[in-house]
Amino acid sequence: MDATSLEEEQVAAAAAAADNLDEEVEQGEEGEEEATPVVLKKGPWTTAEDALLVNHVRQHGEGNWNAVQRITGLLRCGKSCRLRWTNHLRPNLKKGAFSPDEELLVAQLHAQLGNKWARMATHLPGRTDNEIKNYWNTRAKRRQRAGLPMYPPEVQLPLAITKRCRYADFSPPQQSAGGNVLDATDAGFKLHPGGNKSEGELLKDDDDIGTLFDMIIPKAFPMTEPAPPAMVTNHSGNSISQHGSDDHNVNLNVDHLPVISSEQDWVLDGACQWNNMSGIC
DNA sequence: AAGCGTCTCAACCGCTGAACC
DNA sequence: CGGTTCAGCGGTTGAGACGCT
Repeated sequence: MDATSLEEEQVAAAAAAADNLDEEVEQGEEGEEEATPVVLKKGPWTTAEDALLVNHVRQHGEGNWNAVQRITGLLRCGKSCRLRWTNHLRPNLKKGAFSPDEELLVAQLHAQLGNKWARMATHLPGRTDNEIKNYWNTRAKRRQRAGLPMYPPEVQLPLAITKRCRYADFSPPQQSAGGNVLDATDAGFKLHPGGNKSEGELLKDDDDIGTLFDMIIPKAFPMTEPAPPAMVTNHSGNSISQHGSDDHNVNLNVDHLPVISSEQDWVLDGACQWNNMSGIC
């Protein structure tokens, strides 16, 4: 069902629903003390409730959610109404599985923003913060269980480089048993284990970090607004803001990210975008 | 077919910050 | 300036769906 027909159906149902609900409310109020607080409903929304809410928003616009109950008689709290509207009823919502492009964008955004689902949602038209959160948590859990890194290489590599370049002074990176080499040849960098001073000098200031991201991350997903800098946690657990913005401090602990050992784990294919292990991503 | 475990996602809860009085 | 209300955010929960044995 497309958005238009859904809306039409909702509006059509609204009138009937409103009548029914009015009756219910009246019956509920009958014989009650005036001071008795309205018992608000919880749990899944019915089509009738949806229709009422849609109708209300059409008439009064979004916002003032606490007035919805008063005006429509809908037995839901404002919070619940706002959530229902935002996540399910508002127009132009995109439902269904995330596309490969969206998956990669979510990973990229998560790497930059951390668990700022609402901010991430602003970059994914039609997707809600709740949807993104659910998507990410589900896959994160799955990947964690499978022992796979959280991020695809396009996202993970800049993070790893950033971490090793900038925070070598705080705590020298541990060289993995395999003696891994971060090879960002596409970006013109080649880093070797050890985190020595020359590595740290590769990226001297904050702008270089952003530049590195720009160089490595594909341009397929232009940001509608510049993403705030991530706050990276060093090995001691101290947070260091990359740009010093108080407004959007994002705690992004990259310590759990394993150093990329091979590209083998990240072969892109249709069924599983981030690796070659079916059913994991 | 039944039982069980896992997954998904809608909805709720608690908290925070902004706006207003 | 403190209290209250409201909107929004992120974390968590629980019911139903699904898959496996």
